[in-house]
Amino acid sequence: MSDAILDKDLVIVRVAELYYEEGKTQDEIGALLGLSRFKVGRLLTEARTAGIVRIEIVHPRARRLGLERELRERYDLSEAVVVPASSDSADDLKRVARAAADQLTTLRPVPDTIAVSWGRTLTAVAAELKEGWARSVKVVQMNGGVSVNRRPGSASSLATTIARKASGQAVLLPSPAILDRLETKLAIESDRTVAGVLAQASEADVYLFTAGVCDYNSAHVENGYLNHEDVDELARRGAVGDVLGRYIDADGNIVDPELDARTVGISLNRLREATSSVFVTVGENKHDIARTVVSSGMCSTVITDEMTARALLEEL
Amino acid sequence: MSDAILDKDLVIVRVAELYYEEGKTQDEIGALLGLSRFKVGRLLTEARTAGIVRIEIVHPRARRLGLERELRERYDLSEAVVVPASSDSADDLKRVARAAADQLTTLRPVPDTIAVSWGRTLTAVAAELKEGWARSVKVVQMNGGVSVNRRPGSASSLATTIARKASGQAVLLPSPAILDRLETKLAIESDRTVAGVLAQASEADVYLFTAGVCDYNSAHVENGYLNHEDVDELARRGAVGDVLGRYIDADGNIVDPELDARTVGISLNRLREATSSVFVTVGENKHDIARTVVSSGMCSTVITDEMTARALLEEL
DNA sequence: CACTCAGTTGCTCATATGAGCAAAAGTTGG
DNA sequence: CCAACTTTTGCTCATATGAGCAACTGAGTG
Repeated sequence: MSDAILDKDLVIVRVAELYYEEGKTQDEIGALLGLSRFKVGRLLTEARTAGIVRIEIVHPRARRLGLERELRERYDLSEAVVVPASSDSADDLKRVARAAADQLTTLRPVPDTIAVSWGRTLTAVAAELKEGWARSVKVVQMNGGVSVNRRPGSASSLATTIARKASGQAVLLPSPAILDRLETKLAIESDRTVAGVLAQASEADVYLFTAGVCDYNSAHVENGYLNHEDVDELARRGAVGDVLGRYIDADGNIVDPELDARTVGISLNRLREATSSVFVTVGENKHDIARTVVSSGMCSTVITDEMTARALLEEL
Repeated sequence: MSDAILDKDLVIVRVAELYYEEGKTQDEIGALLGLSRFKVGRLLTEARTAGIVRIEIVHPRARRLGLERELRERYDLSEAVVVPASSDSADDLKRVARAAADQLTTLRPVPDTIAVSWGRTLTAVAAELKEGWARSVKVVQMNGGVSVNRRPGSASSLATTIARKASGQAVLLPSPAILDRLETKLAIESDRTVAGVLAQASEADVYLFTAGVCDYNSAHVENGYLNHEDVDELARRGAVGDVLGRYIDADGNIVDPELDARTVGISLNRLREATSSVFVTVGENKHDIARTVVSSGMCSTVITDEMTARALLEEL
C-alpha cells in the first residue's frame, strides 16, 4: 500500500478496524501495512479525535461526564449529574430520577436531615430510591401544599416514601402552599407545629428540590392556589417559574412580593446558603427556570438530562 | 462505595466512563473507587464484552472485518469485503462500488488483463475508480450485449471507463448477448474478431462480474433479449438469476441448455477455474443469486453490503 | 463443622503503548 | 538553488495494561 493512490482516510479506517475490531497490536498492524508502530499509534489517536472511532457508553446508568465537568465549571457547582439523551425521551424522567436516587444514596457524610420540596420530578425520585438507601434519615417538608394532593392512589407523599425507604421519619408541613390573606399566613407560620417544622427544615443538612414552570399546567393551578389570571400576571412580571412555590424572574428575584409574602416555606436564600442543595430538573419546558436556579447560586448540585445540560451550556 | 447498595452494573458503567470519557488510567480509577487496578481491568473487559462499551468505526470507507472473515471461512473464499449498513440504504450501491474500486486498486500483482461483465453494479464501480488507479490495464468484455445500451448520456461503456482510468485499452465484444438462432451464434463466435476477444477474455488475470435477477426488471428484458414469457419459463425451471447472461438455479446449474447455447460469452466454468474472480453484488433482491455464486465456487472474492453478508451467513 | 469445588482476587512478569525529544523530511520564499 | 521554518518521523524510556498463576473466598453438601 506504500505507493497506492489510497488516501489517508482509508489508511486511518483500516488501522482503526484492525486495532478495535480485530484486536491486533500496533506492532502487528504496522507490520501488515508497512508502517511504524509509532505511526500506527498516531493514526489511532487521529481516528479517535476525528470521530472515525466512536466509543460510547450505552447503559441506563450511563452519564455524560464531559458535560458534568463543563456545568460545574460554568456555574461553580460542587456536583453535576447529566443523564445521556435516549431514543425514548419519555424515558428521561425515570432515568434522571434514577440518577438522583443514585446520588442521594452516595451522599457522604450520610445526612441526618433532608429537607424536600414536592412535585412530579421528586415523586419519581422517591419511586427510584431503593429500600434501605440510607439508615434513619429524617425527611422534612420545606414548603407547603403537599396535603392538597388530588392524585388517587398516592396515599403517601414523597417525603413519606423517601423516609420510609431509609427507615427514617417524615416530618410533614401541615399548611397550604399559599394563603389567601397575609394575616392568615403569619398566624400559621407562628403556630408552634408549623414553626417547628420550618425550623427543622432550616437546619437540614441537605436540601432536595425541583422547580415549577409558570404556566397553566402548574401544580399551583392544578391545586387551586392560583388561577389563569394569576399566572398571566406573574408571566407579565417576568416570572420564569417557581422554586419552593416562590415565583422568580430570570435573575432570581421575586416578581410579586405580595404573593411571596403569603407563601409558606423556607426562603430561597436558605438554599443559597446551604452546604448541600440538590436541584433535580428534566425537560425542555424547564430550561429557563433551570438556568435561573443554577446561575443565581440556589443549588450546589444539579441533576438533569443531556438536553437541559446542553441548553444550560449554550451562550445566550 | 464499598458498602453502598449500588449494584455491579453501576460500578461497571462508572469505571467505563472514567476510562473512556475521562481518560483516567486503571490505577487512577482504582484509587478513586476503592478497587484494585486488576479488578478495574476485568470490569473494563466485561463492559466491552457485554456491549456496555461500544466501539464503532464510522466512515464511508469502513468495513465489517468480522463478517468478512466469516464469509471467507464459510465459502472458502480468498477475499471478502463487506460494507457496513448505513442509515441511507440508497447509499449502499455507491459505498459497495467504492469498496470494489478500492479492492481493484490494491490488486497485487497488478493485472495485465481484466475481463468484465456489465450491469448497473459494475457501472457504479467504474464511476468510483480514480483516474490512474492502475497503469496500463487491458479491459476485455467477456459477455455480449453492451452495445445495446439505451441509457442516454452513457457515451462510454463501463469497460471503456475502467480502461481509460488506468490509461489502458478497452476491448469490446461486438456481439449481442443472446442470438435468435443457434446457427447465428455459432457463426458469430467463429468470426475472427469475436473469437479473438473471447480468447483474450479466457486468458485474463482477473474476472470482474456481477449477477442479474430473473425478473421483469432484468437488463435482458429491458434490452429486448427476453420477454416476460421467457422470464416466467426460466423462473418455472428454477432460475434464481443470471451470471454473464447464463441463467442458473440455486445449485449453479444451467436451467435452459437451449437458451444457454445461444448465449455469447465465456463459460461459467472459466470463472470457477480463475485464480482471481471478483463478484460484486448489492441489494436484497440479489440474495438468492448471490448465495448461488459464492456457494458454487464461481468467485474467489466477494464484495457486498452488510445485509447481503448476513443473509449469506444465515443457516438455511 | 469440615471438606470440596467453583469463582474471584491480587500478583509477577512480559507486552503494549504514549510522551517528549532529536533528527529527518517537506514546504516556502527569496 | 538554498536557507529557514514547519511538519513528520522514529526512537528511548517510562508508564499502562494483560496473561497466567497461586492463594483466597464463598457456596454447597454431608
